[in-house]
This record gives sequence, structure tokens and C-alpha cells, in this order.
Amino acid sequence: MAIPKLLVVDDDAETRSMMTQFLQQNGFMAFPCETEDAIRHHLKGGRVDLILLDVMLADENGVEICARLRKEQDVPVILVSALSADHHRMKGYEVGADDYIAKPFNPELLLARVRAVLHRANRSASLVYRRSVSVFRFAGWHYDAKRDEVTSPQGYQVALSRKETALLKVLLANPHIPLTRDEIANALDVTGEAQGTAPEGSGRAIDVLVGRLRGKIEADPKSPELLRTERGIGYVFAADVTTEDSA
Amino acid sequence: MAIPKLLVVDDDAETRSMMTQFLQQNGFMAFPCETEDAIRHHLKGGRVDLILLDVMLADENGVEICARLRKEQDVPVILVSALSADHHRMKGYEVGADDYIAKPFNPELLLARVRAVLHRANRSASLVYRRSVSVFRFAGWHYDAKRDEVTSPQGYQVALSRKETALLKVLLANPHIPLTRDEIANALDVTGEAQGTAPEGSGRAIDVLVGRLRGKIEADPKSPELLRTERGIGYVFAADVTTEDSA
DNA sequence: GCCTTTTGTTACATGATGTTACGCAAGCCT
DNA sequence: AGGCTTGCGTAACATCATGTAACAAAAGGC
Repeated sequence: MAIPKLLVVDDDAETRSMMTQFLQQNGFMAFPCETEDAIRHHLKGGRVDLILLDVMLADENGVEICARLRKEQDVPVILVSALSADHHRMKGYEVGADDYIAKPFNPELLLARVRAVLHRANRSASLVYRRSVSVFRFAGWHYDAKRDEVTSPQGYQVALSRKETALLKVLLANPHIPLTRDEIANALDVTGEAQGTAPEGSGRAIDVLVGRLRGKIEADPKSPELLRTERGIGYVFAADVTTEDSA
Repeated sequence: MAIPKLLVVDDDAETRSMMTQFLQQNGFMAFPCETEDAIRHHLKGGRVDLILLDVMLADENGVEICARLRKEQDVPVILVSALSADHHRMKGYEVGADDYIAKPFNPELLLARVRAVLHRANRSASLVYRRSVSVFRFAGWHYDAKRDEVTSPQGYQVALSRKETALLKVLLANPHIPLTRDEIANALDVTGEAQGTAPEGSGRAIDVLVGRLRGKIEADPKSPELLRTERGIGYVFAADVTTEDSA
């Protein structure tokens, strides 16, 4: 891939140039933008791979801009914000942001997020499950999203709990793409109807959840074939997923 | 139906535009309004399908505004509020709000409510059952509201108590829409002829009532197909409902 | 007033989910 | 290769929401 072109949108001049420089030093083609107009200028000018968007622009709200941009064309967006409150995060995802990072952030983390989003964008997948199809097949299994049923290769039906179902949906939407625990947790907050509960990444709920799902869909949970773990990163769903509409 | 036109009334600029954007993102024509005057402007301008009204406007009380609007013309209204106290909710219903949602709310839930109210408005029904039709069919069952009889798919008649009937009516009026226990309780107070009695949601009467209704209309009450539970939310009636007039 | 039916309350069982603790395995260093 | 560090798997426990039986209180019917 060519060098990715990024836009850094922030109304604070210092932050803007600092981030831009940092990204440039790390091999990205980064441009500072102060306003929505500047963004549009770049968008018209040609390919833009990713937008880093501050949520607290002076006049407008980042989330809104994000929403508008997504409506016009499919540019990946990472929201940057000093607000860590969960409802803001939720809203960011709802309008289609690909990720969300809170200030002050670890520079390495920022790079990791940027790379992750670019990676996903290349395959035109999205972190959050939002397909219209409702039947998925993978490795002999099939999952009917409408009836909420999972059937094993042998034809047995497996009952999944709500969270397990939500996790499976997230995985099915992102096959072969390593997801961090945070990404999974955030996606679960959106898809999993698990609202209100999870305050933050307090413990290792994701690991346990993954373990439980493995217990139900892996032939041998001890050596997982589908739900692989990426040490130091998170988990990957290592299966080809085909989808069909059953409506 | 044409794209529904909604008004978002809230005195907090951030909330206002966030909700507006979110609704637009989801296919609605949404306009932010800060004051009652702005609302009137839109109302004069033409068709308005639904108003989302914050109860805590700076100067006036949302409930009062709602009351005034309803007196003038029949615009559906959803009250939005940070107050979850039941008496506020009740007041909202009394002056004719079609629904009530507490902040902070799950975005998906908001969409569901909005769609529900629009849906109902099209048929001039309301959260509270008040249709002119009297025969409902769902999943092989049929319910004659005039004779107050429920017939099973096999043709057996099932006797429902007053509360069970009231619950079924509420459910039939809101298929596929998750209802909280509070909402159910409030609706029951209105439809269920249980006037005067129920002081508040003291215990778990709703759960028990749901259980009893399940025992009568579910093939297997242990794994309900019609009256599903939404953990952490409430209950949903997961069946398509068709209606016919039998008058 | 007495009996029957309905409705609400309580208490306990169940199941789902998050947390903790501990052991093992993978990686890293020398 | 051997030992140390860290991350992961997982059992065991803690917590909470829900299902439900059993009882109590109310409402009606006669």
C-alpha cells in the first residue's frame, strides 16, 4: 500500500501540529486541518485514508462532523477526545467512528489504533457488526442471526448466552482481523444490548467470555482453531465467513 | 411513507445537535429546536411527525409545553428527561405524550421508540391501547378484544384474568418493541381498569404477571417464543400482529 | 359473611456475567 | 538450555437479574 494519508482535525493549534508531526515521523502522510472545510478540501483533492477527529471542536461537535462525513463517503474516522464518559464513546460508535481514543493518549497506542483502522479499512470491514444478512457459515458451523441459533457441523444446536452471541457477531463481522480486548468490549457495548452494565475494562471479562464461547464452538477448546489468541494483542477469528440472506 | 420529520427540542446545544445528527444518520429528517417558538415555526411550516421534547428546558417545563401542543394539534410527542421519578413520567402520559424516555438512553432504544411512535401514529394508536379494531392475530393465536377471548392455535379457548388481558393488550399494541417494567406498569394503570389501586412499582408484580401470561399463551413457558425477556431492559412481544375489525 | 379467583409479595432457585486467583506456557534474557 | 517475566486459560467464587412456587392480601360472587 502507498503511504497512508491522514488528516488531523483539532481546533487547538498546538495539539494539531504536534500530532501531525508525530504521525509524519512515524511514516504517515499527515495533514493538519482546523475546520470542516479544510477536511472537505482534502477529500475533494483525492484519497484520504483516515481522519483523526477531535470531538471538542470550538464550534461544532466532532461526533456530528463524523456523522456527516460518513454519510457522504466512507472515510475511516478515529475520534479523539478528552471526554472519557461512556455515553460519548457510545455515540461516537453509533455514528460510525471506527475507533475512539481518549486524551491524553499514549503515542504508541495512537499508532497502534491508526494501523489497526487502516488495516481494517483495507478489507472494507467494520468493527461494529452492521450487516443486513442474517445467516453466516464458518468452518461447518452456521449461525442464524434472526433466530439467534448456532448449529454445529454435526447439526446439534448450541445455546449461546446474550454476551456470547454478541461476541460471535463481532467476530463474524471481522474475520481474520485481530481485535484488541478494548475493541471487542466497545463493540459489545454497541451490539450486545449489554447496556448499563460494564462500567469499564475493570477485569478480564473478555478473556473469560472468549473462553466460554470457545467451550461451545470449538471442537477442542484447549487448542482453538477458530477463535485464536494473538499474544499481546487480543483475539482473531481465524475462519472464512460466508453470509447469506435468509429474510 | 415519506421520510419522517422530527423536531429535537432541548436547551442544551450539545445534546440537541447530537441527537439531531444521530437521528439524521438513521434516516430521519431531524431539526434541532431550542425554544417553543422554534417548534411553532416548524409546525406552521408544514407536517411534523414527531417531537422529541426535553422535560427540563431552561425556562419552561417540557410537560407543560407538551400539554399546550397537544391541545392545539395532534403531534406525537416523546418526552426526554433526566428525571426518572415515576410521577414525572405519569404526568407526561396524562398530558398526552406518546412515550417517555430517560436520559441517558441507549441510542438503539431511542430509535426503537421513535419508530414505534411513528408506527403507531400512522395507525392512530398509542402506547396505551386504544384501537377501534377488535381482533388480533399473532403466531396462530387470535384475540377478540370485544368478546375478550383468546383462542389458541389449536382452537382451545383460554381464560385470561383482567391483568393478563391488559398486559396482552399492551403487548399487542407494541409488537417487537422492548418495554421496561415501568412502561408496562404505567400502561396497565391506564388500560387495565386497575384504577386507583397500584400505588407504585413496589415489587415484582410485572414479572409474575408476565410469567402467568406466558403460562397461558406460550407453547413452552420455559422457553418463551412470544413474550421474550430482554435482560436488563424488560420484555418484548416478538410476534407480528395483524388486526381486523370485527365490529 | 363464606368461598373462589385474582393479584401482589416473598423467598428461593437458576442462569448469566464479572472478578479473582493460581498455574502454565510463551517469550526473553543471559 | 535454564530461569525469569508476562500474558493467557480457567476454575471457583461473587453478583445480579429473572423465573417461579408458595403464601398472603384483595376483590368478587353468592
